[in-house]
Amino acid sequence: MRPDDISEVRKLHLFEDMQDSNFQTMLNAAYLQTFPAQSELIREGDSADFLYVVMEGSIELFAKSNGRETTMAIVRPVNTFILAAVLKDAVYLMSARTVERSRVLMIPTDNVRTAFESDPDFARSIVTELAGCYRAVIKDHKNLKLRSAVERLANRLIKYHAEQGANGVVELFHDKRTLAALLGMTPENLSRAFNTLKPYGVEVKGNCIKLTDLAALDVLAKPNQLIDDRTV
Amino acid sequence: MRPDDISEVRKLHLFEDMQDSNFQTMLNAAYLQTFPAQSELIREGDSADFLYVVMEGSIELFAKSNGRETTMAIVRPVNTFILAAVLKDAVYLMSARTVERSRVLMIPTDNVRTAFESDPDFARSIVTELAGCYRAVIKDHKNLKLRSAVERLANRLIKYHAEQGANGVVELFHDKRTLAALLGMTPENLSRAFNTLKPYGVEVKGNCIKLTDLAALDVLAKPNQLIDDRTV
DNA sequence: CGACGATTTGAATAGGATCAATGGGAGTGG
DNA sequence: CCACTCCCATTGATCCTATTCAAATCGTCG
Repeated sequence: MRPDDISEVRKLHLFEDMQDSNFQTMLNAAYLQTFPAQSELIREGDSADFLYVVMEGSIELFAKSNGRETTMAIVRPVNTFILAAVLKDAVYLMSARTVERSRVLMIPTDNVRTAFESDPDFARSIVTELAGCYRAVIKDHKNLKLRSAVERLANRLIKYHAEQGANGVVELFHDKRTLAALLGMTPENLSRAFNTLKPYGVEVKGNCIKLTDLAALDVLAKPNQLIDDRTV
Repeated sequence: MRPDDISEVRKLHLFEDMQDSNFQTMLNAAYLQTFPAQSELIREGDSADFLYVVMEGSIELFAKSNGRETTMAIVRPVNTFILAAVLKDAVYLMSARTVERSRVLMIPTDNVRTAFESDPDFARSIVTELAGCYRAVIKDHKNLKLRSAVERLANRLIKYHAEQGANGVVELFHDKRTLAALLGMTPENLSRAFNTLKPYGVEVKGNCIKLTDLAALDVLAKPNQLIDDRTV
């Protein structure tokens, strides 16, 4: 890894409390690699060889069973994925592929575990990160079980809108079919859900969406801190 | 807490690697309490004051939003719940109530966090536990998104059957309405799903279920290690 | 321009939810 | 011990949401 890359990685929350020597040791055998769009990085069922950190781009976590496939999450910078598998030294429960060209840090499982053992500050960071991931999935699960498809879409739009500066425009950074899978519906149904939201000020043009009546959308979506707020 | 109780708690995976002094300190202000059925222990949105450990009985974790309610999980001995909220010092994302009369260990959040800081072995146990919880929710999420209601029921029966000794009989330790919510369906639909499974050797009598054709049930359910196997 | 993939639209279907009514224990009180 | 009650579970009928299959449209890229 280049010195520039190393200092960039160093700044991540997960690593910033770590002691220098431990950090150096851990990154010793790590890769920082750029993958083109649609590269498969890991496959569910494989044993966890690396912890992954998304530096740039976006990664789709997905899973299959019995011929069906669904998107579990989209991971954006700067976040880790499949941390739990690494810590338990188990197989991955999800596959991962790049959505777009992405830069990814790969840290060998053994190095992460060793660093965890020898660096209490890192251990605390790991736990915070892992607990955050856990709570994110719980929220996803609540979202899926407690809301209809249209409500899920509305809330997702509101969330993206807030994340992207709340200026009335939302840009989707993945195709609609991926968004559909992420929200637990078919592409056709997503298209119809967008139509349903039209009277609530949702104007779709390609992957750019204008929200012209946030108040109305809010009434429909009924956002809930304990589902939608990622900082909680 | 009584000495008997303390030694019982001591044997739990989560605590067995802990140093004695740390264990004593942590349990200093802990309660071991028995609750009657249908007692609400925690409410989503409240701040995490205690880590809970189910010693006997069973606990339902549930969540509400916008007038709807769903069961997130049933926690059985010996397992913890809402560990992530405790570690992040955040609010609970789920509510909890006893399904039946239950004995529950309650450890104040501060004590858990202090013990985590001062005892590396405990820290490792915590991480293993938390990672296990995370993976359990991921599996639930895959289960919900990748399977139909009937398939979810079939797989749940197979899982319970294996857990309960695989002798052809399964006993449900909660009402069917709770099972329905757990599987993400209505009670009516659960009832119909049981009927659908009748040709596959599923005979329901109250909360006792006979499985007379496991091979056929397996073909329908297509169990998947990466969803159904809790040890993976 | 043409081709391909992604999205949208339409029609039919299936899966699940809702509403309403009935059956069936478990527990209570006479 | 029996009748009553209450709650849970089941069944039936209907409605609604979402999926499926098919076709048309849009956009992008060569």
